[in-house]
Amino acid sequence: MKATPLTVASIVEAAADLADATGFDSVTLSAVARRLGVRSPSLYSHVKDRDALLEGVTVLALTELASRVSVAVAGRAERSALEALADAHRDYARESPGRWDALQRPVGEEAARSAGARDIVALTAAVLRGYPLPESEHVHAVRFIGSTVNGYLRIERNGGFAHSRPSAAVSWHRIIDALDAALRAWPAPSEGERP
Amino acid sequence: MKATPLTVASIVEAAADLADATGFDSVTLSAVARRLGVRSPSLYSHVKDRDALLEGVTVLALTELASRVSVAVAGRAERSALEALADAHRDYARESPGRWDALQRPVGEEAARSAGARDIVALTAAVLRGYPLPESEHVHAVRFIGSTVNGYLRIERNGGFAHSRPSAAVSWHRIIDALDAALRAWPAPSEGERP
DNA sequence: CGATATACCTAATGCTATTAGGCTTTGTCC
DNA sequence: GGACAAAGCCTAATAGCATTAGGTATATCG
Repeated sequence: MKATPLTVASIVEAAADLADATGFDSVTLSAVARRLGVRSPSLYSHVKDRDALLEGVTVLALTELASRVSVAVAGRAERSALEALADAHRDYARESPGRWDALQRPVGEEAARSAGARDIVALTAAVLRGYPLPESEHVHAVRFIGSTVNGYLRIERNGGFAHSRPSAAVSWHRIIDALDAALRAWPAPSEGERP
Repeated sequence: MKATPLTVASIVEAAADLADATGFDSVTLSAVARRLGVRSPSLYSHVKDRDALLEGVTVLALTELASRVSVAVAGRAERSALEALADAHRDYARESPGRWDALQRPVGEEAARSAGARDIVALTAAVLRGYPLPESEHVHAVRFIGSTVNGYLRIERNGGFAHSRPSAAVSWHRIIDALDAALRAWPAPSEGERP
């Protein structure tokens, strides 16, 4: 009867697909079970609880995003690499809105230690190579880029730009320009700011 | 018997307090009703549904944040104003985590049109006065600042910086420095980027 | 062939949002 | 002052959700 037996991976994938299709908040164990043609208690043999399932979607999204970023920035440097990194994030957020939302939740142990998370940080740091920043400033610059890109996409997604002109699309390039400018003009740390 | 009769304002405030105390997701009509010493169906006379209640908390948070930012940036300019604006956001996020979470949800009509939202945008634009940006670039710069500040605080809050060194506190000042640098070195729009 | 483990199932509990309709208190109009 | 009406709260009921407990069939292994 069972065409495919349930596995953690298939459950997480179904949850991610459901998130993309009907919104992250609609990812309930019931809905995922329905989609898999199974009763919800059956999922508990494979997944600890709902929170663990959502964490699984987060890890999946991190992995997928890392892969896209990796391809995007390969063979590029400086502004071109920065733009590719940002656009990879934006494309992912657009194409997989539910998976993207999974990235915007408190990170658990598993997600924090995941290869995807590590890779994204490493790839962001790699983009900095072309810029005149001392190694000691890389952490801060990575956080800066991450904050701006994520912050922008989140506000755009939440409709924060929808009620004002010009459209968010126009600002996107200006924001990347500004990031590029900030990295070129990266300020020297003052007295109390050195770690 | 009724010390204070139920009002929309008292319900929204109770919801906001509950969000700060036990997390935004724990703001259920049941819990709010309990806190008010009332049965949950009674709330429906004042509030359309749970979503409207949460939207109310968002509007409240926007109002409070606008007020704080307003006080913070008064009498300051340039980097000092920028830092005050960012710190006002950060302080609010710390002191009222639940209310702050209310700011991170899809904005409804009411929140988008609220005075608080408008004020925060206006105050952010005011910070730009000291910087050499043409008026036409202000929209983009406001979005840039908003994205970075919100993005940083969100990642910090979600624990995204918790697993790496140095602590998030150190980066915060570097991020403000970087924002300041970006505004000073604001790039001229290229061909296709002019609205 | 029988024992065991796997992988699903049904049943049950307790939480939530939400709707429908009742009761009690309070103010209002004559 | 008294009848009336409207607030403003209540109880009752439905339906969906997460989660636990325990049953059953199928396939594996000795």
